[in-house]
Amino acid sequence: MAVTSSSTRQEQKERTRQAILDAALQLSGKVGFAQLSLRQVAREAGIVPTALYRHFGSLDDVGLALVEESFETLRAMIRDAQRDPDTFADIIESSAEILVRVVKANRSHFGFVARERTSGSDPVRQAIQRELELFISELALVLARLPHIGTWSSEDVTMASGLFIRNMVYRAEQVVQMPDGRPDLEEDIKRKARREMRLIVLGFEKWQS
Amino acid sequence: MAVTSSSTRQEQKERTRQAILDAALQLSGKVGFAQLSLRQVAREAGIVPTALYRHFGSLDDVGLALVEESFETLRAMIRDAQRDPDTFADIIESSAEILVRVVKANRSHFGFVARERTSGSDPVRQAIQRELELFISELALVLARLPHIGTWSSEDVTMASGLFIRNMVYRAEQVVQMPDGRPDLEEDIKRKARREMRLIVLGFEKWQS
DNA sequence: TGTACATCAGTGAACGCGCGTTCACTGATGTAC
DNA sequence: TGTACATCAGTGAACGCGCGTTCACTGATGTAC
Repeated sequence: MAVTSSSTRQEQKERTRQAILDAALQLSGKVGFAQLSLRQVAREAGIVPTALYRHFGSLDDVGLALVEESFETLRAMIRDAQRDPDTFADIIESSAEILVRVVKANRSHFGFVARERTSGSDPVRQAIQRELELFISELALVLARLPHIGTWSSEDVTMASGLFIRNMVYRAEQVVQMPDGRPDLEEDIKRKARREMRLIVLGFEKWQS
Repeated sequence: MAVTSSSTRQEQKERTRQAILDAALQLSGKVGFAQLSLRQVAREAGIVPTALYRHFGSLDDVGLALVEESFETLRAMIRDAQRDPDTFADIIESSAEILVRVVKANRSHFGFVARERTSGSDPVRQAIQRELELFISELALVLARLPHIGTWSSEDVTMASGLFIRNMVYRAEQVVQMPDGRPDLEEDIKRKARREMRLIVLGFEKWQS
């Protein structure tokens, strides 16, 4: 056995599984998930290549697990953002803050989603696109509860949600690529994100009046 | 010699170079450029692996050449779109048409840019991001000539241009992924693109009034 | 026009390497009594 | 509590394969005279 700490078999297995996910996530930050090899991931996780098969049927399955893990993070963010969003202005002010904070704290997950969204292996890419659509629908539900927006058609609300989220994904990509210790860049991204959201909101207000 | 048609050496060399680019572009549509091997590309191009070195120093150089080729296509599109855009409404109407038409006619180039933008090898990704920024600036120049927008700050115009182009890139991704012979999907994408552009324009109109 | 030589795009053998996957195994953890 | 057996996460050797790159080569095209 590689590790012989005092723990149940189940606990140890779960720990190895997580080590594989962490290793794949970290390595894919440098080179893109689709270019990883099973042996690289195993090496980084501290196990022998064949042991990976005890946890995942293939590297693609590791990728799919990472998609789930990443969207858990995103969903936590949306829950955070909707804590008390009574007006668009509130949403904008808090969203920009939350976006930068959460993305910074979960760079790898956001980077993974942004990168593999267009380029991952087929199953991984499809899983991400499905999750993103779902995510847009969820935000649309939150938006629909706002006073001003309550009478819109659901297609309109979904369009609004989509514009917000796609712009968010774009700015998140920038935060992910941001070098450390550059609060000026961070402020710049926040400012731009706020301006863009404000402009989109202006469009909303005129949309059906 | 692989090919012995009646032509000068220079012509034949150029033809092989283009065959390599075409092969790489076509193959990368299925699997992502970063996952291609030099041998695959050479095989598809109808030459022996080593012959590729007569034209490119590495596969990355092939990728960079494809970036240039692709942005040539995009620039042709913008020239087309700006033929006589006197108002925002004109832009929107013609843009949606041009977008779908040009993207359909150049699927591989758009797919390449969309895919490799976030995921290509480092030099390829950076080249694409640089070209996209340039492209946004170019569109900003076109927009700045419109009557209504003439007095905006250049940062505002660039924001407008960025929102348009990023939304365009997103919808272009969808056109690229569209299965053949589905005019209904095509109409739907056009309609959504038009709605989104219209909404952004509404924001513009209110932005500084 | 004809000849002798230079150029150079494309060839094909060879190399060492990391890959995914198979298989029989080991030995600590878990369970039945 | 102690013993005997079952389970199964992780091991390590082995396989055939496609990879990027090197190298000396071939022979058609190009050029000098």
